[in-house]
Amino acid sequence: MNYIEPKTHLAELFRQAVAQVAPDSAVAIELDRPKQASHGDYACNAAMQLARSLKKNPREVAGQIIAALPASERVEKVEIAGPGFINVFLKPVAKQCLVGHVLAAGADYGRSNTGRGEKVQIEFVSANPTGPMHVGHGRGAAFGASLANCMAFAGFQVYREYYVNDAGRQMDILALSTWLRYLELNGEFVAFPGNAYQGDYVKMMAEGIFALHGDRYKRAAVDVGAGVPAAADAPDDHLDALIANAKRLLGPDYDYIHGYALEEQLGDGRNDLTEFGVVFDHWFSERTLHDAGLIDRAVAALQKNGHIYEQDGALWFRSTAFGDEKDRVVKRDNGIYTYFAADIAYHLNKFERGFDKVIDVWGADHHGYIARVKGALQAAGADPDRLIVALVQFAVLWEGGQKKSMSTRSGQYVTLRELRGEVGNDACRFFYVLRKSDQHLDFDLDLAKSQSNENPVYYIQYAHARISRVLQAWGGDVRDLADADVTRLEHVSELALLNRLAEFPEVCASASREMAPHLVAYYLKELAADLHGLYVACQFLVDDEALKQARLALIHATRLALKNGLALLGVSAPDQM
RNA sequence: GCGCUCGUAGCUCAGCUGGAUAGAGUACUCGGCUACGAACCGAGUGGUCGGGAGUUCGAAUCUCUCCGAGCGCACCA
Repeated sequence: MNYIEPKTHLAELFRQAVAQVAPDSAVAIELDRPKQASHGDYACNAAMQLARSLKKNPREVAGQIIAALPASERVEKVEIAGPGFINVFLKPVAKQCLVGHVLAAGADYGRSNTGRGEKVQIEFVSANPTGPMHVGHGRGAAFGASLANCMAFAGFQVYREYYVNDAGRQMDILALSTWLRYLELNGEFVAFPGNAYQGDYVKMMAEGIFALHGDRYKRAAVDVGAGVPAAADAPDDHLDALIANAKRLLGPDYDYIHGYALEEQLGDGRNDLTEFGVVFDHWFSERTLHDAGLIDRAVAALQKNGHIYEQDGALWFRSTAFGDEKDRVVKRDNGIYTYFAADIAYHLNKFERGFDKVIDVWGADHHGYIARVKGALQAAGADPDRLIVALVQFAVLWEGGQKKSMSTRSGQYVTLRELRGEVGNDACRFFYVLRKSDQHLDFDLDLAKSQSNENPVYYIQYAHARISRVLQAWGGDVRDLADADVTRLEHVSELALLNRLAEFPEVCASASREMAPHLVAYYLKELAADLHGLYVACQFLVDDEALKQARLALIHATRLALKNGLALLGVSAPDQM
């Protein structure tokens, strides 16, 4: 028998039956998988939904629907239960034939076309290139990458992008920090500001420049500190004055320092993410927005629609007209565009590039920013509903019962690289997506590091490895398993595994639709549990040749689903551990 | 003060668009390897789904309200 997804098949049967019983009704046919096996394989609640409009008892309506249900060779029996559920029991063969389907689909098992080829851009991480990635960025990276994989698997055309904030004040602060450290190497000591970047990586960049160019960028400390207000009174003014002096004293050389620091940090982040299995189709430079005049154009578009006014020498966007609590500055009184203005231009540019849907993965602290950006898009004549913001809550690292706090500026943080080194990429990727994104994540270092049965990622990988070992011990060609007589799969553990296996495509589609890759992680734990259960209940390498083939075909199919699912999460599927 | 997110077993968390007796891991108490890897499996203990009200055949899920937690309310990015 050819495999047909039972849900699709049954939904069609019910649709025909309901059309007879209640021709005018427009209820959507819903089929659930009951939690209890005694409630059958699928349950339909249509009778209860129709009872009111038909003014009949739900159980009576259920009886009529069942009577009108077309016959199917895949259905064992149908019964009325509880307040009016219609429970459907499938014939075993309708489940067993799934095995052949999975083996034929291979790496594509679980793939769907719910995305219909829609072009989606997912922008994620987008951390300022002012220091190493830390564990906070890791969650956005793991989430974004897994979401992108899930959506691609669900039939979307996915484009992964990283927005590089290479134009703002933070980059100037990094350039200044690097230069001050460089001056120290040259014997010129300027008090290092407390609000500059403190990390050792800044010193390493300074040493790098010194090794390449000696004292070429050396300037006298007295000149660097000339006319700078005291740090204690006005730390920000102090920093800005130092930056201004640096630009003046270095002239064109400032661009070199700035560019060096940018390239170093960007390269470091790219390597880090690549090792983490997180790759992008494009790294979009904020600077190019300025250089290409796209910000001028975006602001002009707002202005043309009458949403810009001038006050106190600055240009303001009337975002209160779009639900924001306060109007926002887009161009400061010093003539420099705000980050917000660049972001408007960036998002308009995303739409101009032809994406049907644009997803931003942001840290939860940016939630207040959503209304502003959407308002600006609307004001500029774009459809704000095409922008979807996925907020990811913070990850908090725990070790030995202690919370580890972090701050980029002070240089006190656990880097993503350190975390990966300690717990490994697989456990890291898995733990990051194990919670739904709007839930705070307690990242338990001790648990992630434990190479024991307590660690869920090993539980799943072990299931995969176990299957591989059995197939190795068997020694045959897995391609021959496609011909196995799957009707021999009758054991309760085998049927349970078949049911679970059949859910995989739905899970993948849900993970994409709800932007919830954690659904895949939870599913894989259950799939692994069913496999382990079967492993203990039944022996695979038995003397009965037909039964052996059938069981091997089943676990081979299971291994494919495990591998496909783990791949969505960026976790490896080892053949031995 | 206003806004966003959250509150489920001792702990960490799932629970899909409202469905039947609310689940898993962990911890605790028992039990299972001369079979393909015990990094595994099985059984038990453990709940006023933060409190209250509403919507309906039916609510952990939707609405309102109160309590509590995190985050945000810049001419920063």
